[in-house]
Amino acid sequence: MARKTGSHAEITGPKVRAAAQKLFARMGYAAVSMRRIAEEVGVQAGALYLYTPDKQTLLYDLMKSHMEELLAAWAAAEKGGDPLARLEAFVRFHIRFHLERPDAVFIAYMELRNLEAENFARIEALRKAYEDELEAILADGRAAGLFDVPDTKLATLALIAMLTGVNTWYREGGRLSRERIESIYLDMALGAVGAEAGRARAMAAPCREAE
Amino acid sequence: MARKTGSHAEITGPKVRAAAQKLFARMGYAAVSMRRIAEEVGVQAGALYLYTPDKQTLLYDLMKSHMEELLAAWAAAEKGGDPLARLEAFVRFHIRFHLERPDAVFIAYMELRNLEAENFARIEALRKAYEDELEAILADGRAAGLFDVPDTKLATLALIAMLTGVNTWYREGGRLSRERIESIYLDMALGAVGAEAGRARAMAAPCREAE
DNA sequence: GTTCTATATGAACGGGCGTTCATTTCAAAG
DNA sequence: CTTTGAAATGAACGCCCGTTCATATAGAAC
Repeated sequence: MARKTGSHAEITGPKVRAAAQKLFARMGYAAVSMRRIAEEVGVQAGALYLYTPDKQTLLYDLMKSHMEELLAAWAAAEKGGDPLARLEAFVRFHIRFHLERPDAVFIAYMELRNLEAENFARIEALRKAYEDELEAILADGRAAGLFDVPDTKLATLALIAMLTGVNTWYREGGRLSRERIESIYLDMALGAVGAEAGRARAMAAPCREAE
Repeated sequence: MARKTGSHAEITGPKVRAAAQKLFARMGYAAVSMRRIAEEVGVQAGALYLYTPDKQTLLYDLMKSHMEELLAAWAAAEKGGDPLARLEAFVRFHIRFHLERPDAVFIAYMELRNLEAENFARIEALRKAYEDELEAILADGRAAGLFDVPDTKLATLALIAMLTGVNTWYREGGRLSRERIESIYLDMALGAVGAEAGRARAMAAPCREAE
């Protein structure tokens, strides 16, 4: 019926999703009408219902895909190593992944309250799973005496908030390269969890004066 | 005509603002109708226009008041002292101030895109002014050799994102007291900017093994 | 007791909303 | 060719939107 890469095909599922993602990110779910999405696709409003059962599902699918991609990408990227190396990998991965899909990230953070209850619960579970990945690294690092974190849950949330914050100000072609941004945030993240050995600082003197 | 603490008075300006703030925070500006706000106040929709020229102004006033209160409160709270003491004051102030007004904070972060262009610019200017307060502390601290921040602007945005993140998970009566949360975040903030002397860690050994 | 005025009502305005559906279109299969 | 059936239209559904305005209400001032 729908959903197949059909014969007539050109305007198919992916197009509707792409249009919805772009518009939801720019104007917000509640402020975007199905007619506006249809216009973006180049179609009349009724035709959208060949590709999605309703507007809510459109939002939910975007958020679900994003979170699943995030988890899959991290699972694929994760390298072994000590907690410090894993933390570095996580920080760089998180920033890179999020900077590559600003629209999806924006929607995932801003439109949670427009999800119906069950959909909200499902997305939250995925988010929790991602947070758990970082928390495990921090817990391992603390157990190994590498990190100084009084509360791994708090540190997890603090780090993720800090890292995701990059998306609010980063603009393509800005003053700093992504690589440079990653490195600066990595240093801050390491400092925040007390992983001082990991910081590449030219700090000889402060050692004795500390305390 | 309106706006005066009139005789009949009970349902006046502040009530409309309070109702709008509560509803905007819970459901989002675009998803809240004037009729819903009126219902919250206990009045018919038309009566709202005695207290606000339109819905947009209602949103703008809420955000403007919030940002002005924030700046005023910080100006009143700021104590002199070295950059380290000022950073501690800022961190504690920020968390405390934001945890005390979750609805206003939520609106200030989520509804920016629903502001008309000029209103958006005015709010952004206020936000910038607040960020500048923190950046000045970081710049002074770096100049004094107390902080290790390669880029004060980035560090400012990273810290504010981290601190404001508390609002996304804090719930009244949770596992940790506000004071404890403040202290943990303070330690992370100090670590992030390389203000190691400020951390109350029992760390003697790592000094030599660093690098 | 009359006037005044701030406060509120409730109907109405034009318009947009999400969604449905009978109908049309048209490339491919027979 | 004819038939098929997925793809798309466009009109229609009932409903809610922000805002306006003529009208009503009722306490304060005189």
